[in-house]
Order: sequence, then structure tokens, then C-alpha cells
Amino acid sequence: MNYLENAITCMKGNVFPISRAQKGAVIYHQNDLARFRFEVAAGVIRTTYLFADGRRQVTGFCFEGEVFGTDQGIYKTSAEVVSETARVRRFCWGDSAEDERALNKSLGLLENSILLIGRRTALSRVAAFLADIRLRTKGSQWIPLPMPRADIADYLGLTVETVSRMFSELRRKRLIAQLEDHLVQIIDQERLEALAGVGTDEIPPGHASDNFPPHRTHYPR
Amino acid sequence: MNYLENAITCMKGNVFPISRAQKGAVIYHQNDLARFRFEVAAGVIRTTYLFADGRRQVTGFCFEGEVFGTDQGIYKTSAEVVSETARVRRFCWGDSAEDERALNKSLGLLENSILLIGRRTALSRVAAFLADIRLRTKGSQWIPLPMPRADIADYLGLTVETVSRMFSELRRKRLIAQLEDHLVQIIDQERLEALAGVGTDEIPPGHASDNFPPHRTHYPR
DNA sequence: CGACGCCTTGACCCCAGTCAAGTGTGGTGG
DNA sequence: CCACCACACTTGACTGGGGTCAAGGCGTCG
Repeated sequence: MNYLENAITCMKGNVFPISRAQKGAVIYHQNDLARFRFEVAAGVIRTTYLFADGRRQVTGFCFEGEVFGTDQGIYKTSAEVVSETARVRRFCWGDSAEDERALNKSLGLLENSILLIGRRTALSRVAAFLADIRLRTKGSQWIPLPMPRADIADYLGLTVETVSRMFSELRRKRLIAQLEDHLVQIIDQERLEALAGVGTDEIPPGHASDNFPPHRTHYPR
Repeated sequence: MNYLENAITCMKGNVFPISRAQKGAVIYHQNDLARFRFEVAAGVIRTTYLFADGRRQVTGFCFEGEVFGTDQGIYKTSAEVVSETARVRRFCWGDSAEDERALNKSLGLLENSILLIGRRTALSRVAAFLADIRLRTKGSQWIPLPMPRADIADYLGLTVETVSRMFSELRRKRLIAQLEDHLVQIIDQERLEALAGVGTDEIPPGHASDNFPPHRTHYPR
């Protein structure tokens, strides 16, 4: 019985106090009734989907300030604590303005994930993954990676071996340095993002249809 | 100037009349100011993200009754008409209850997409893609695929050649039949979904932590 | 100490990307 | 009407990237 609720003291109203949970703790299960949404106060959360055949898809990681559990009705994924310890704030649905902000945050995270996973080569995926986390953890050169390699693999649609090899490759190319398995330093951010093919949004807003006619047929691979 | 707005007559209030748009029409561009959200009344829409290097990620397809353009602030993707013609209903942000429903629909679509794209083999991706569309177009054996193969490829992270080969493979295995390039019949739904590895949610809700202890380490590949 | 979890590395091989050619269809102009 | 081209889809041959299997290094725990 690993439910976070055990450790939570309920309060009247929509907002609950921040509560602690340890590594491996399950905050909610896929298919549970979705009564709450959450915001990460500290630590890292992963959301996972288990297929009937046992295969697993990690659908995302949530860092400080990010939200999860915004499904309505029933949770489609499970949420588990990745870091040694995490602190999360629990919300009831209710305050519309607040709810909408939460939903939008979730949407943004998911959109990013698709752009990440859709990448072609393994090296590009891992590079983009690191670049993405760097941004989301507010840009320090030191990137915390509390999740095991298997989580990264199941997130990017790769195997642990390949993920490991790509980290080694990035080290060999002097783009990153690893202090420990779960602490990475970005040495050459520019080349890393080039590898990642970061879409730095150079497409101008507004009436860009002149640049990209609607019937364009060929895109680079 | 392919903007849908040209064809739209504005009305006071939040809801606009349903408007028509032809194949290839751009409803909004990536990086445009996000003033509206949309619901598909007929036809098919695709949302795409263009990287700076010209590569393209199709982030989703929207069928009748589904919503798109729920980004807040700035559209992260472009939305284009895929089918010969489409009809979309435009909404302003405002009615909180309605807004929340729209956001939730979008969220569900994106979550599904991640589960689709995360699959390992090409055959599994295409099979899951077809199974998914069958569900979303309300279960007829006849599946409309108005989008070109290139769109499917850019959606699943494959190449057109591979997508084409997988369709042929599915035909050879007698799982599907193709009347034309863009109309597919599912012959053997069961085996198709088996290939897709459809997660038919056999994991019981509630306190399932006994079945899936938090520290489980090995998952099938 | 051994057992186990997690990560890494190597060897091998197959799946899917690449390059190329062929087919069928629709549009355009002579 | 046909000639020609553009486009979308398919298929084949080849190759390389990444999956698979196996072994080994650490760190932690009992």
C-alpha cells in the first residue's frame, strides 16, 4: 500500500499542504479515479503507462513547479517518485482559473514530449532530452538525472544499452561530462542543441504562408 | 495568404459559425498568436511542427468532434486541412467550463499520441495507428486515411517507404485490405491489436500496488 | 562474503533508413 | 487527343544504426 494519501493530512478546501514521498512511492495508479491534480514542489516525478503485455511507456518527467495528474475522470498513467524524495502539492478541481493554468502546463509538457520522442536517431533523442531538461531545470550547466537509465529508455523509445552508449558517445565528443551516473554537466551546449536539432523557432509568426506554401511536399528527413 | 479567417464571418460572442476550408488550407501557423481554439465538424486536420532545419513532426490528426488549437499564448504547431475539405467551429476563450472540456480533450489526444509514437517496431506503430483511428472514427471497419503517407510517416517517426512497406505487410498478413490508397478495411481486428500491443487496460484500478510493487525493475522490451 | 541492482561495453545481426527505379493518376499545354 | 510533367505510392537492393545477448565493473545491502 504505497499510496501517498496515507502520508497526507487532508484539509478543507481545494489546496492541501505539501507532502513528502520517498523514492519509488506511487502517487496514483493508472486507472485510478482521478480526484486530484498535483504540482511538484521538489524532486522528480515520472508518469508511466503499463501495457497489458507488460511493456512500459514513460510518458513524462515532472520537475519542480511542473504539474501532473490533470487527467479527468480516470488517470491514464501512473505517477511515481523518481528522486530520493519528493514533495508535491495536491489540488482538488474547482477553481476554474487555476484549473485552466494547470491543464495548460500539462499540455505544454506533453507537446514537448512528442517533439522529443519523434526524433529519428538515438543520439538526437538523448541530446534533445538533455537540452530539454536543462531548460526545465532553469538552465544550470549541471543537470540532475535522478531517474535510472531504464526510465530514460522507456521515455525515448530506446533500450538501456543504447541510452548508455549515447551518453558515452556524448562524453567522447566532449559535449557533456558525467560527475556521477545521475549528474551531468553540459560542456558544449551549442553543439548539443545542434545535435538535438533544437527547433529554435526561426519560423516567423504571422503570415508566414509565403515561406511555407500549403502544398509543400518535400521535407528533409 | 491561406488563412482561414478570410472565409470566416465573425460573430459577437464566443462561438463562431462553422466554416469551410479546402485541402491544404492553413488554419493557423506555428508561432501565431493563439486567439482561438477549434473543433472539427467534418474532415481531418493535422497539426505540425517545423524544426529550424526543415524537418517536420506531425504532432497529431484531428477527426470529427475533436479539438485543436488549445495552446495558450502562442500556437506551438501549425494546423492544416488534410481532407479534401473540412469544416471547423471556432471558439474564443471565455466560458470556463467549456474551455476546460476542450483542454481535456486535447490532453487525451496528446497522451494517446505519445503511447503511439513510443512503440518500438515500425509494424507495431502502424498497426497501433490504424487501431487508434478505428476507435476515433467510431469503430467502422472502413477507415478513412485522407492524409498522405508522408504525414503518417512524420507522425510515427518513420519514412514513407517504411510506412508503405508496413501497409503491404499488413495486407500480406491479411489483417487489412486496401480499397484505395486512402481507404483501409480492417480484416482481423484482433490480430491487428495484438500486433499493436494495445494496452487494453487490464490493470485493475484502485490499490493495485500489490500487483506492481514500486520497485519493480524489469519490464519486457 | 555473495546477491542484487544499475550501468557500461563488446559482438552479432536484423530492422528500418537510404538510394533508386517503376507504376498509376491528375493536370497542363500543344 | 496525346505528350509531358508533377506527385504519390510502391518495391527492390544495400547498408548502417540500434536491438539483442552476454559479460564485467561498481556500489549497496543482507
